[in-house]
Amino acid sequence: MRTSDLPQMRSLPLFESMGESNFETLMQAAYLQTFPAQLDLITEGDPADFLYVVTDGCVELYARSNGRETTMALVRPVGTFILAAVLKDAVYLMSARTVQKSRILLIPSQNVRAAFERDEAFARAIVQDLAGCYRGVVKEHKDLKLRTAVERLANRLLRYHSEQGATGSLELPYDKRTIASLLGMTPENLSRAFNTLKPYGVDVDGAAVRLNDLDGLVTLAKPNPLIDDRGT
Amino acid sequence: MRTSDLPQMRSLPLFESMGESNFETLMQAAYLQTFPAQLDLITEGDPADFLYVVTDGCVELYARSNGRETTMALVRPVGTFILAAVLKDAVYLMSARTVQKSRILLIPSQNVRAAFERDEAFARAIVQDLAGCYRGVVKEHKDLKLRTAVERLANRLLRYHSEQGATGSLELPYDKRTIASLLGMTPENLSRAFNTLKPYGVDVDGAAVRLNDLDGLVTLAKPNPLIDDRGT
DNA sequence: TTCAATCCTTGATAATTGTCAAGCCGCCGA
DNA sequence: TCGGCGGCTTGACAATTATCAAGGATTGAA
Repeated sequence: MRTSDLPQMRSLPLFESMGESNFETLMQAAYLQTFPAQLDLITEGDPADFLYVVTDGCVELYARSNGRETTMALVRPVGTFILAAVLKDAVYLMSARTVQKSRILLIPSQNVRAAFERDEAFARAIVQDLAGCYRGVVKEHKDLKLRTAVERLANRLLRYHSEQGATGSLELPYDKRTIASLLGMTPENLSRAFNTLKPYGVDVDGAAVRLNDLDGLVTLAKPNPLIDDRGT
Repeated sequence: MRTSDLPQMRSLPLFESMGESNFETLMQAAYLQTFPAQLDLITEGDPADFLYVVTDGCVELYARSNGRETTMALVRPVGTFILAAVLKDAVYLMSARTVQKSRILLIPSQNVRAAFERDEAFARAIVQDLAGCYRGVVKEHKDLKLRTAVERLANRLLRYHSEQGATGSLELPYDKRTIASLLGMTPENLSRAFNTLKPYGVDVDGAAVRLNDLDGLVTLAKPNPLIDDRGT
């Protein structure tokens, strides 16, 4: 890892409050690499050798069983993944691949665990991150168990809309098939769900979506902060 | 909390390696209470005032949205719940009620956070617990997204079977409606799923289940350690 | 430009799951 | 003993979702 990259890493929430010498030790063991799009980074079932931090680009977490595959989450800067497996020294539960060209920091698991032992501020940051991840999955799980496909889509659109400044329109951040998989439905079903939302003012043109009847859409979606709000 | 209860609390994995004085401080702030069955302990959306540790009995975690309700998890001794909300000083994402008469340790959130700061061993134990919870939800989520209702039931039966000693028969640990909700289906659908499994040697009589064709059931269920194994 | 590939959409159809209503059965209290 | 209640099951039906097949649109490479 080049010394010119160090200040940028230092400013990440995970590292900003840890002791200088601990930070340096951790970074000496770490690799900062750029990967092309659609590259497989890890496979579920493998032992957790590294903690991953996405500093640029986007990574998809997915899982397989039987012949089926589903998208579990998408990680954007600055997000970590596979933290729990690293802390438990266990195997990965999810696979990961880059969506786009991405720059990723890899920190060997044992160094993460050592730094966790040694540096209290780092331990706090790790725990906050992990607790946030936990609450994220719980929300995803509630979303899937308590809502129909159309409701999940409606709420997801409202979320992207507010994340992008609530201007009345939004850009879908991923391929439609990825969004379908993330929402737990087939691409065909996503198309039909968009059609179902047309009477509620949802106009789709490629990745561009206009929301012409926010009140109507909200009435249908019944957004719930305990499912839809991130970061709480 | 009575001093006669202290040694038992001390032996819980969460507390056994923490410093003596930190443990005493924590316990002085805590309450050990017995609650009757079907009592609501917490409601989603409320601020996380306490960390809960189930020492006897059983607690159901559930969530509501719109008019719907679903069981998220069941916590048996010795399990904690609502740890992430406590660490983040956030609101609960799930409600909780006792299933049976239960003895529960309540520790005020701020004391948990203080002990986390002060006691490194406690911090480690907390993180292991939290990481375990995280991996548990990820597995539940994979279960729901990658399997049909019948497959989920088949795998759950295999899990209970092996947890109970793999004797060829098992006892359902909860009401069928609770199991249905946990598995993400209606009680009616659970009944039908049991019927679908009859040709695979699954005989049900109340809460008693016999598995007369383990190989056949396994072939249907295709159990996956990355979904079904607890504790890894 | 043209071809092939990919992504998305649509239609027809099937499978899965949920809803509603009714009935059975065991359990508990009067 | 007798109701009555709750939990579970079943049947009929409806809604939701998936599957399969085909076709349109876009993109990128030859």
